[in-house]
Amino acid sequence: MAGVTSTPTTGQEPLRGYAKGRLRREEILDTARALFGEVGYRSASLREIAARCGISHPGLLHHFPTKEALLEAVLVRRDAVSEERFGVIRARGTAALRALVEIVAANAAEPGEVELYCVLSAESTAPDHPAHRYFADRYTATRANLERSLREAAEDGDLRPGVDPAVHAPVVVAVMDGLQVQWLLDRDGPTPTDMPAALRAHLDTLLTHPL
Amino acid sequence: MAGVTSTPTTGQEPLRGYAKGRLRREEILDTARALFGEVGYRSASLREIAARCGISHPGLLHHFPTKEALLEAVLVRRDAVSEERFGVIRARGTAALRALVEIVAANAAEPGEVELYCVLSAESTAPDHPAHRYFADRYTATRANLERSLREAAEDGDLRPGVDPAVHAPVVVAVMDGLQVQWLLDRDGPTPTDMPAALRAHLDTLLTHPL
DNA sequence: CCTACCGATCGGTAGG
DNA sequence: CCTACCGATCGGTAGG
Repeated sequence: MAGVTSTPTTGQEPLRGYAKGRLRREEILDTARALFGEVGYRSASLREIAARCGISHPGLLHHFPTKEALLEAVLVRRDAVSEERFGVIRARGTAALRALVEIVAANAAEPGEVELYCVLSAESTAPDHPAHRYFADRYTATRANLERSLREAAEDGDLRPGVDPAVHAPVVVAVMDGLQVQWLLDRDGPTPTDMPAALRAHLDTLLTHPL
Repeated sequence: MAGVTSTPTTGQEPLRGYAKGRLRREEILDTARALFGEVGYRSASLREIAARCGISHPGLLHHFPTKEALLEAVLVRRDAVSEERFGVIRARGTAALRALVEIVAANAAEPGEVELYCVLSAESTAPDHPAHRYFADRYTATRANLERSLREAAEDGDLRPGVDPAVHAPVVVAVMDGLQVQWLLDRDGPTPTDMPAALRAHLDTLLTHPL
């Protein structure tokens, strides 16, 4: 009879072969991202991640051969998701800056993303950290993107005179990073840091007219 | 005869009693601060700190009963040193902002201080971290100080119209924090982040005339 | 300050 | 995917 098999089901037919493996990998990546964000890469244990997924830690190592491989997969997927979500926006000048504020507003709704980035970037300042290169390269790229947006704003006459894109691009990046630390520390308090509002106020000081 | 005792000396007479203990404590605090800055509190081991001091780890625990007590002592001393070095400056308005730029310039010469602050503040965003309260309180106080300086600048007519001290105080704090991350990541590269220059440029965008 | 030890936990492997 | 295990390391204690 249909539904009667030699192995019990839990309301859903078990996924076969690759599909099941892919789902499990996704579950592990989600869980690893969360724990890396909570306690950092070094202090996170494979056993804890595995337990949260309901498997043993050698079971986890079947999907990702080493802890470093797991970290790399988390970072790669982070980039893939960001690219998919925001890469479409190829806005120019102040429009790109407006998009930036929206990204920050979206991040405030997803603390896991902010925790991961904030905790790992600080941890990875150690030269021998496995994510050191990743973050060093990423900051270089982010600064370059922002410098371009500021230059375009200057061309459009939207930048206040005396504002040097090369000098202020790192400052804008710093504002975003620094606000995240403050928000993570006081987000459960009475007056959490308003990240998008603060970033917008900062950008407005660079522009000839408000965003 | 003078100099001939039952215990050998190493060119210096061994310190007696409290003096020796105080020196050892200072050495442990210096070493702990360095390792906490390198790998964070959680990943730093008492054995590694003790080894760098040339003692066993139970020897270290004789001076600081637990790992948390060691962390607290490191943070307390950090505050004491900061207070001693900069607490004297009770400058007003733009003079306080100028002092801030000088503090950042001094920090760039002492990477250990920056590492400790940067790594521990990110690690302590976890609600159950032993330094969580410390950093949450410290950010609140820093923001309040900066807001006051900005308000004074406004009273003196040095603040650009439309710049709200309550909004921009957290932004200035964010700039200092964020620049530290970037500097720690690229300080050994070809073009390290110029923290004091960037901070000064940022402050100048808030003021009616350059610092 | 030491040696010696405790139970717990770590990343990774063996073998199935 | 599992159990069982490896050597290494953790914070802290016992006892001196």
